[in-house]
Amino acid sequence: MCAMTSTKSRIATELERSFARQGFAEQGVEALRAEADVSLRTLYKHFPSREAMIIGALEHRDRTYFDWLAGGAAEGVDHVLHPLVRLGDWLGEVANTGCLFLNALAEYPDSAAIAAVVKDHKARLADEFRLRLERVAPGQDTRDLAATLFLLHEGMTQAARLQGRERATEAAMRAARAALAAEDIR
Amino acid sequence: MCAMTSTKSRIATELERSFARQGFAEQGVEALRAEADVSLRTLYKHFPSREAMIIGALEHRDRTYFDWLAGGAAEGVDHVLHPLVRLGDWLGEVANTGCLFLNALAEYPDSAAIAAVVKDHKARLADEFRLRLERVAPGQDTRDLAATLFLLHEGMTQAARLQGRERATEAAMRAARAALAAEDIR
DNA sequence: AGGAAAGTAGAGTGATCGCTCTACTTTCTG
DNA sequence: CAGAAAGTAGAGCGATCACTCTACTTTCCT
Repeated sequence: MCAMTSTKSRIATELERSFARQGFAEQGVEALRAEADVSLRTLYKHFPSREAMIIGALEHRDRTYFDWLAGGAAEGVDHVLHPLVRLGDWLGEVANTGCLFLNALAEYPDSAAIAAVVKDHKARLADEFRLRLERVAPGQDTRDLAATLFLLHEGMTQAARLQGRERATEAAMRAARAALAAEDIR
Repeated sequence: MCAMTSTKSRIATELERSFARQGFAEQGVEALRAEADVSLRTLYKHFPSREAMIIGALEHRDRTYFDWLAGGAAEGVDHVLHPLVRLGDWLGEVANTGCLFLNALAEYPDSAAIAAVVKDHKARLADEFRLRLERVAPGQDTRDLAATLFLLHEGMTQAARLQGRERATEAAMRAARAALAAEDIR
């Protein structure tokens, strides 16, 4: 049972990496199988369809990314800005092909299962900014600020592909600081 | 000759709409043919491969979008913010499935031809902000601000899919105004 | 030790894919 | 009006796809 769990998790890791590197469209099941280095039967045992493989990869990235965001720590305003800093580091670590969730949503707009995973992930991500703002400015209405920070997070992911990680990170940080300053959070 | 051009353009319009609505992966050539309401032979005459159809759709959207951005007018700071306003209106007009260019880039990361079209489009879009800033604040170094506005443009497109058009537009406008104010452009 | 569970290798299947081709009709132009 | 150019309809082709199945081996847990 323990072996089963670890095998599934290991396959999910490879699925996530494969999809992140090569996109969803260009990857057939056989290519995914080879990347995960398992038999076709085992692959289908854990992920009974190609769509399940996509969802498995997304769920794995969901865990990976929130774990990553939780790393490190900062105080004061930097506590709010920290997710953007962590995103900047993340973009340096992994192959940057944009947001895996939005890419999946774009490719399979008719899949309710995929849409649900994406919406859930993004909702919790937006909430992350709410929680951090609430800690730094308790009681204050920070909904607009949270929406802005979330938008900067999404924009930074995409802009990094087009203008480079450093440039995008700096732009997002500057905009975030300006938005916080405008609301007297410093 | 005139008929040929208009047929090709009409097909490109339908290709763009199809890809925008259903994504790239779920659309086979036969589905595209049906949408454009032409024979398979004619479709392949104008776009000799599926990749050419994708590129044709992107080029068509490139023209459509820049034409759209050129619409309307504003003065002072609003001249700089205008593309974001126009994007907000655009997102209300078309089916919002994110940025067609970034979606294509995500699905076909190995296609140099697609990557070239995307990079070119985004470079000219980034330049649009530079030009507008140059007009409002002549001589000033506005590279950082342009990068920020471009990032907000990209973020707004994505965030609109997840949090709604109005919310995303307002967040982007607030952030843009704060960034401009921080650089004393008003 | 022994049986269940989980793994491997890889051939096979029907469906679908991108694309070509034949045969014919319509539309524009000199 | 004649010929070229551009269109339609749709069968057919080889390749590839997602997925299944058979036959066998290894690993884990009493």
